[in-house]
Amino acid sequence: MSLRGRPVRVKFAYQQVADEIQKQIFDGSIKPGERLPGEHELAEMFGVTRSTVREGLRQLENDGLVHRPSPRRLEVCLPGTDALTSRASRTMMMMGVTFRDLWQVSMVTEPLAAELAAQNITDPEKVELRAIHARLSAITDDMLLVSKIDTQFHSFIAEATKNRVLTMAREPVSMLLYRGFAQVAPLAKIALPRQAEAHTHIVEAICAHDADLARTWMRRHINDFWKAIQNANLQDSVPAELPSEDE
Amino acid sequence: MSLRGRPVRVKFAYQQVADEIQKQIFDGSIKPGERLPGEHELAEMFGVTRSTVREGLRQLENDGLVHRPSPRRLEVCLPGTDALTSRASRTMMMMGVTFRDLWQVSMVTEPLAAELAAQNITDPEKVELRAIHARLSAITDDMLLVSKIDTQFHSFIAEATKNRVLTMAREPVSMLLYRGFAQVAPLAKIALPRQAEAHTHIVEAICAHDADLARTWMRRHINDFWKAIQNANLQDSVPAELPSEDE
DNA sequence: GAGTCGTTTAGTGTCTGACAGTCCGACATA
DNA sequence: TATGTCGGACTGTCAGACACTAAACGACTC
Repeated sequence: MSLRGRPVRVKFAYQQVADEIQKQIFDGSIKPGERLPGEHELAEMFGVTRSTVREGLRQLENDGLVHRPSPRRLEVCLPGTDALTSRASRTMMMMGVTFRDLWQVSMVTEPLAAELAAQNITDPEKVELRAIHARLSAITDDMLLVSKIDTQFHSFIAEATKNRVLTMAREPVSMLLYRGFAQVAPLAKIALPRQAEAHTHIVEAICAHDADLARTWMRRHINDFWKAIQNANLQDSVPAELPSEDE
Repeated sequence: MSLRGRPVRVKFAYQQVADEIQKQIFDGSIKPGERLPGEHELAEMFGVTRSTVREGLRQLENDGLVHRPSPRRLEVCLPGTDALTSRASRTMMMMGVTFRDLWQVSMVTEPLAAELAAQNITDPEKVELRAIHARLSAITDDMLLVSKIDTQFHSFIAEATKNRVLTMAREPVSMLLYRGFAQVAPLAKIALPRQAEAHTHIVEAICAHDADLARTWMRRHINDFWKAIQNANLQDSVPAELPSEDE
């Protein structure tokens, strides 16, 4: 016979506190933006010490369920994607993903993004998309800035799809590719006109709600990027940390 | 003139502790699997109190960089994807993603997975894939179990691609779709033979390293699933929490 | 020697209590 | 209305303590 033994998980006090608060956030007892009571009060409510509450809060903070604009303010907030993307890309980096891996995925997500964006973009978004494109076109020398705005360009298209799943799935990939772009950029100055052309076509196709065309051009665009990576012989290398993270 | 004021960010002690340990993990000073000194010792090393160290450790624990099999053992570990996927799917759920969103993404990720799996699957993996398929085929009544094994089936294919980016990107999506599957399953019993057929073709194509065929069948398979969702009129609804999370 | 069984002990989880620095909100002032 | 001042509340950090448990250790059997 087989004895089914589920691991008895001991519930530590700080865990219970975190779970309880989390539950109240999920079921709507506490609404996003609302302030939480002070640690002292929380401690009294849960019948534990402030230290215990603190450890629980720290966990919620890491989960992105509460936010501390200043040490004094502790407010509930729905978890954004920021924390997730940075963690995801960090994990990918540590797992040793290669540019090839990133490219293979981008090769399907980016065209999809373009396609869906063409279907769902709003008029105000069109204006902004064109603005980003214009800003990108204006740069001719600072390749690092080019890669930065380019990443922004793609992210904006993804957001225009209104598909959060796609947004979340591609964001970490995009972040890592950005680093790759920054690495190959100096070598790829020659490809700039070609990139600009692709971008123009993508923007126009999306704004014209031509999903097929948008997808096609995006596909081409990503492929170009891949060729640049290959020229730099980076296919199987791992994205590196960027030197600085200043604005 | 423009006065540039970057927000002064105070580095709290527990943050510094966490950062320092994290840095030592990243640069390889501490290797995965190794044990960390006790809290008391760490406190002495960093010149802070145990409480402070604790808060820092809690953060690393949440990040998945250290692991506590029991309260006594504190060991370094490379962050797995488990914590990320559960967090990601939770976030998606709270953002109110619909089955349509999930399907749109799966429609590109799953065929890609099949394609790459066909290229990269190893012989031992073929055996296991067939085993999962057989296990799935044997079930005829328990639709909930079907959806569970089906999820496993797809995840296994994704792992066979050896592309960690794809694995990580699709896992949360798969998790949420699983819930959807569990919801429509009772209604979709009729579609079971069709699903079995698709699975068979997918398995054979992958094992024969026929990437195109694998992609095609996977595409068809996902489309079938979408039709089931439509029949249940769930396209724009949000995946619900499953009743229980036993074994 | 390998495996089993107590015993010891180090280390965690939690608590009490405290203090300095700081931020918030309100009040007063112009 | 906008600015200066002030008290109070609250956080981050500290020191020290205690119960309880799991890991390490040694004793004991085969």
